Amino acid sequence: MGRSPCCEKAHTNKGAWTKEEDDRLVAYIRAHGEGCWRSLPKAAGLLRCGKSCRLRWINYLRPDLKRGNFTEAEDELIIKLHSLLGNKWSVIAGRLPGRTDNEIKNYWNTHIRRKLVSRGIDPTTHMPINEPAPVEEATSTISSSGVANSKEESNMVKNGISTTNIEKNPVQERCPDLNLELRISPPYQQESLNTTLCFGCNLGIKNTEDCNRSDGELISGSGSNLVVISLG
DNA sequence: AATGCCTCCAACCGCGTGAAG
DNA sequence: CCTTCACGCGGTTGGAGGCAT
Repeated sequence: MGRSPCCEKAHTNKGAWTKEEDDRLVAYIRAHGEGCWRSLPKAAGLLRCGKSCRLRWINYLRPDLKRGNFTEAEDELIIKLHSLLGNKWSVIAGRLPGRTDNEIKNYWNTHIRRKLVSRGIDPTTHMPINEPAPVEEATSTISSSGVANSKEESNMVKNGISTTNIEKNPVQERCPDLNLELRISPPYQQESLNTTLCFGCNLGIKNTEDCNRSDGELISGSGSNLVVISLG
C-alpha cells in the first residue's frame, strides 16, 4: 500500500506563487503562527497543498531571511561545513543565519561547486582532483559524501565502535583551522546529552534557556546516534 | 531582431522519520 | 508491535531571464 497523497491534487494550484497567495499566507502565519501545514491552506483560503505553503514560507516569505549575495566568509563556511557534513543542507543552513537549506543547496550547485573545481578540488570529496580517491573507509571515517552512512553508524555503535577513537580525522586534516570535535554517541550516552539539550540546539539552530550548551556547538544526526561538532 | 544555449533558483516530488493511536 | 499521519529533508525539474551568435 502506497503513501496517500499529502493533499487533493485535483484542487490545488501548482507552480509559481502569485502576490495574492503570498499575502494570504503571510497574513495567516502572522495571525496564527507556523505549524499544522496540512490544515493551513484551507484555513488561509489557499488552493495549495500544505507542503507547498511550508516551502514558500521557509524559503521565501520568512521575515528573517537574508536575501542577496553570499559573502566570502559564508562561502568558506559552507565549504568547510560541507566537507564535514556532506549534503546536510538543513544542518549547514542552521549555521548560516538568514539562509535556507534550499538557497544553500542551489548556491552550492551553481557557484561553490564550480569554484572548488577551479581550485582543483573535487567538490564531493574535498580532495585534490588529480589525487586518486582514497580507499573507502566507511567504518572508520566519514564517507566520501561527508556523512557516515546511518546503517554503518548503527553497526559501529552495536559493535561498540566510537568515532571518538578515530585517530585521524580527514576533515580536520583538510580544515586545520576549523576546530572540530566529532563524537558519535551510543544510545546509552544519549540520556545525559538530552538532559542538557533543547530541541533547537538539537537542530543546531539556537540556544534557549532550556539548555546550557555553549554557542558554537551544533548537533547533527538523528535516531540513536548523535554527532557533536564544535566549531572554533 | 531572432534564435538557441546556458544559468539560476523557485518549486515539486519522493522518501525517511518520529509521533500518535 | 503495527499502521497511519504529518513534517522535514535532499534530489531533481522546469521555466524565466541573460547572454552569445
